[in-house]
Amino acid sequence: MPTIKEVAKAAGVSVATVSRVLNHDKNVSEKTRERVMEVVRQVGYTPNVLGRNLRKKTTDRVLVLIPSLSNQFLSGVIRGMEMQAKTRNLQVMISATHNDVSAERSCLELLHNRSVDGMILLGSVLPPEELTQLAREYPLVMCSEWTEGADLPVVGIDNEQAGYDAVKSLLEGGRRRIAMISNREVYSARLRTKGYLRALQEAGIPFCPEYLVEHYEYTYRAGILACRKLLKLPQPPDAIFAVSDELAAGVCKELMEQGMLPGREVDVFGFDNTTISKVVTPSISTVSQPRKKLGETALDLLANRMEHPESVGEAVILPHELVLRDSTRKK
Amino acid sequence: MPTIKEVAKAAGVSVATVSRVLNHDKNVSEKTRERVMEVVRQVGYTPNVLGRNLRKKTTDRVLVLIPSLSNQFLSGVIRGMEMQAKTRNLQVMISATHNDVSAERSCLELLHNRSVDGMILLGSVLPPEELTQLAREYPLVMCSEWTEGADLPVVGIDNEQAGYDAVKSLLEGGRRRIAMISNREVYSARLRTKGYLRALQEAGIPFCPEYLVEHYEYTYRAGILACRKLLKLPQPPDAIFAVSDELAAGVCKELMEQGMLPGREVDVFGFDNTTISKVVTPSISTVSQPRKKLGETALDLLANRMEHPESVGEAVILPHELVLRDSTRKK
DNA sequence: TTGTACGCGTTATCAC
DNA sequence: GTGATAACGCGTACAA
Repeated sequence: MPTIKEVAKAAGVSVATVSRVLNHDKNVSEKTRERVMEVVRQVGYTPNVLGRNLRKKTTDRVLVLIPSLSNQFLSGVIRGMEMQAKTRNLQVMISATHNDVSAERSCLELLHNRSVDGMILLGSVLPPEELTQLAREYPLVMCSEWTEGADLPVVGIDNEQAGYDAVKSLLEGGRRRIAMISNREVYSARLRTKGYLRALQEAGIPFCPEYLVEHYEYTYRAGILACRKLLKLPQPPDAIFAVSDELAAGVCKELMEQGMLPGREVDVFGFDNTTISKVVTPSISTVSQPRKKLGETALDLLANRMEHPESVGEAVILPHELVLRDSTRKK
Repeated sequence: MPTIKEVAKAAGVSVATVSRVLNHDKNVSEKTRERVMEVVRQVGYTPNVLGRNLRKKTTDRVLVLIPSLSNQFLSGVIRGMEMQAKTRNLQVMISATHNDVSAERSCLELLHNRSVDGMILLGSVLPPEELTQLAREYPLVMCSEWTEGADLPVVGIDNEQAGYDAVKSLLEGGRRRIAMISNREVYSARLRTKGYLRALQEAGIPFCPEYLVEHYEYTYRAGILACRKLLKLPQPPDAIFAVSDELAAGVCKELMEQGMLPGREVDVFGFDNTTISKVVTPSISTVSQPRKKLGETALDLLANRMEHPESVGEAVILPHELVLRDSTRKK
């Protein structure tokens, strides 16, 4: 493993000159530049980032914290970040927290000990005050899922409006007894629930508490269980809006298990437009978020923050879309 | 951001002593240890890893290269790695290559410039010679998917046997016209194809080239297309074995589209036991790999390599299992 | 245009 | 048990 010193000796120049060549400093003659580059190629020299980082106090590396890999939607978001990072010469790395508080904290440590220059959280299980405080000290932004009351730069969609739009579409299909599978622990889910309630109210439909089930994870299995519960009601719903496609897929499965066809007896609406919503039979209507754009924007916000640490937190809201498929009736 | 020097001054000791305390060196009196720790807590000091890394020439960080996030199966493998990494005080980070040669190369650069101590590849698009060479210079192992002819430590299952087992199970269900959707570019898929051929031969069934389609990606859409093609044959197959669950799910969808029920008219077999294989109706029989164990083993192999760089490449083969569901007839 | 010399924050090797 | 001090590899004032 050659060092800058060895390259300098071989090229007959000082380390300063080699450094200048490598950093495209204009104060170096074409002749010596070529001579140095020749040696660099010959010995296969690459600057040792450990030395460089220490000197520059920067790593040009950002970390993306993801609650769970194997999330179709978030994986698209990350691709957006990677694209944007390339144009800024930043290295994107990913760590999974599995919604574990101590795992997330130990990742955030990497900010404090300068292992990475900044971080993007695709959700968090930490309290808002802690996030606010961290964001004050380090470049930190949240993307697509964020924490209520945390004061830092965020980018996402208007979840309240998205919930409203989904329910509105069900209403337009003629459904009246609309249930929702949500999650009280997740801010975006709470907002979607708010939109659900607004749409009902606007349509003059009284809210029925039994139709709102809020203690479920975002899994296929949970969708089955929630659906089963809803169908046991004396007056079962004629439409079910779930805050994730996996949940919605579970709902569809259970409906069919009980002899009902999604889109005929009962409408089903999902969220995120992931593969599963296209794949199952019948296909599931869902809310689509602009994944790539979400990721790109998050990285831009972060880069801004890294350049101007004192800049204020901003919230960027991107547009969403409804994708209507076979699990809902057309109007 | 306090440095070791400031801590030393505040505690009235030398930086050497502070360093000793922080690194649990026994040559330090209980009294000074406590005094130093007190200051450390007070000022919230954390060692700057940039300085430490430079001095120790090590980052205690390993990188996992994943072709695509949102791979259910690989995400399980990574969890295994994370668990094992924690016991060894290693930080696991992840980067996605999207099967792009230059993206993969630029990640492997991180090995050369000492950004990370070692790397685990969950598949690669580089030629075997290049991988062999890299593994000679740096700690590098492959996991679950590996490259034919590349000489480095690997861990995976016996793909040939797995292919054989799956087809054998179809044969035992009474199927005779068994097709396979594979991929000539992927080593594990080639091995599974080999197993497919061996099972047919053993059963005395002549190989029908039209039944082997090999130019498809591992996607749902590709499964639909491949199935459509197979059903157009004058003598369509009565069973289809695909090298991924997504492919198999696409196959099922198309079968139903054409009025056939998987498990009745045509058997379908997938690979990896991912969520989709359980989720779709009917559920899909598949081959299950020991994800967590694969990840743990890969990290062990890598750690070995980091401790003994001269050690020879080894190949670890882990057992697989068949998971029989509704898409195949019981015998 | 180029070279010298220092410092980045830490650990390790000496002395004491 | 503790303290100076020299590395680690690099970038950059400053001098030439």
